[in-house]
Amino acid sequence: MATPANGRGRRIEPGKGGILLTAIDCFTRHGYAGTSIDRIARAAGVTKGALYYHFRDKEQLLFEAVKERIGAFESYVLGKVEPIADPAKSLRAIARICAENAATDNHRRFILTLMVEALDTNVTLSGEFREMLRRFRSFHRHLIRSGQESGLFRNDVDASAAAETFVGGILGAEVQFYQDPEAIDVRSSLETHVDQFLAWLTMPPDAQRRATQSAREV
Amino acid sequence: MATPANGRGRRIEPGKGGILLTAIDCFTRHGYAGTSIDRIARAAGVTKGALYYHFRDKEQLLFEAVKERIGAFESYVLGKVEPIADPAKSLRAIARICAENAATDNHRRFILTLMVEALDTNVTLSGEFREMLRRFRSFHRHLIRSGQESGLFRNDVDASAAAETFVGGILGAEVQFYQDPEAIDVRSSLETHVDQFLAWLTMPPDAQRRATQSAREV
DNA sequence: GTAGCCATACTAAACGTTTAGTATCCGAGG
DNA sequence: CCTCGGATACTAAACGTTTAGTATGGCTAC
Repeated sequence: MATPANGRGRRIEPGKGGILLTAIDCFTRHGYAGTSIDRIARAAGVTKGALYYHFRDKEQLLFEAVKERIGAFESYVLGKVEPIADPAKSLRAIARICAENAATDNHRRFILTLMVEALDTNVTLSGEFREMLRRFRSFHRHLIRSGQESGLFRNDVDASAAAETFVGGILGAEVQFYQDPEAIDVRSSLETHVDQFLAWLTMPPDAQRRATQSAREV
Repeated sequence: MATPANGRGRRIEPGKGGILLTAIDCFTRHGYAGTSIDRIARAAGVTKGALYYHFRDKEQLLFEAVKERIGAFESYVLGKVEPIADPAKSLRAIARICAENAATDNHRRFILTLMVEALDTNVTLSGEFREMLRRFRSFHRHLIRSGQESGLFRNDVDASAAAETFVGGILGAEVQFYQDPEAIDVRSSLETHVDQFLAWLTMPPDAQRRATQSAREV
């Protein structure tokens, strides 16, 4: 073969970029603490020294990997969703992007894994993830609010709360899929999630009260 | 002080049980790979010798911790939900249990953390988590189906798909809360999730088609 | 005294990081 | 055209520390 490949099929790209891609791959699978510098180096087809030539230490490698992934995802979503005028279609587009992303490469699993691990072990990194999630919710909030102002969505729901549940549904579907890809079809699961969410947002305001009030009392 | 306490306030219980509780605490915060045997021992107020007296190795300690947590959560949910007759109230009760659990102790964060970490690093443990999630979804599926049979819920939605989105919403709300407890009120967030879910399940079947079909085409 | 419970003291391996040295390329000077 | 000098991108080996795990000794309750 002309270009060497590592054990999991991805071609080994040389240089700093290749090391970063390999590091993302390793961090996704084994976490930060579970990934040794040696493992990354071996998987990238270089030695440890090459890593320390391009990155100050293991933590900086992690930072650059995280920033790369967050930036790539956000710019991708923005590029795909911004031209869409209909808020409902925008929401569905986001869900589809996440589903596709989860099903093919596992770039979003990288974010989830490192996010959970960083919670108590890396304050600054955890702050990065927190800001990312806040931007994500804010983006949805604006979509929902614009839908409300144009009369597409009902006005008696809080856009912030709605954004929380929508983002939560995406995250939860991903978690379930990563854990059990054979039982969970993340695409159809998220499609149902969007259906349900839009049905709730477009139903007449008085129809819900009748339905849920009965179960509300403790 | 009569009873000694570790740095984070929890009382140090002696013996195997205390070690197990401390281990759960450490694994939750630092993950499995990020937690050393010494750290657990120090936090539990013992030395490594005590750990290796009660547990064969680090992995067995992890297994027992996971089994303990899964078992405790499932039996708690079952005990609380089983006496409830109304499926809608049962669903709300489960969501409230999870919210309370996430907000007070972080026993469910332990499960989430280890679940994500075990995905590619521990096949048998990951299988344990997979079975747990399957049981959880199955439990919801039966609740939903019983609601459909009694005419409470509409019949034109797949109970399995509905269970997926409901469980997903719970998991996603938890993830967002762990990441940003100041911005996310997990209790009200899950309350909205249940409202939305029940509104969707109890709305007239033809009302949704009108609402969502417009955004469905790509 | 003996069995249960744990502390102490250790080993071998793995870890992140540093260092010294090498191969390869590239533009400038003769 | 050749070659010299330096920058770039690494390799190989070593360092000190931390890790999981073990072997052994001792105290306490029965």
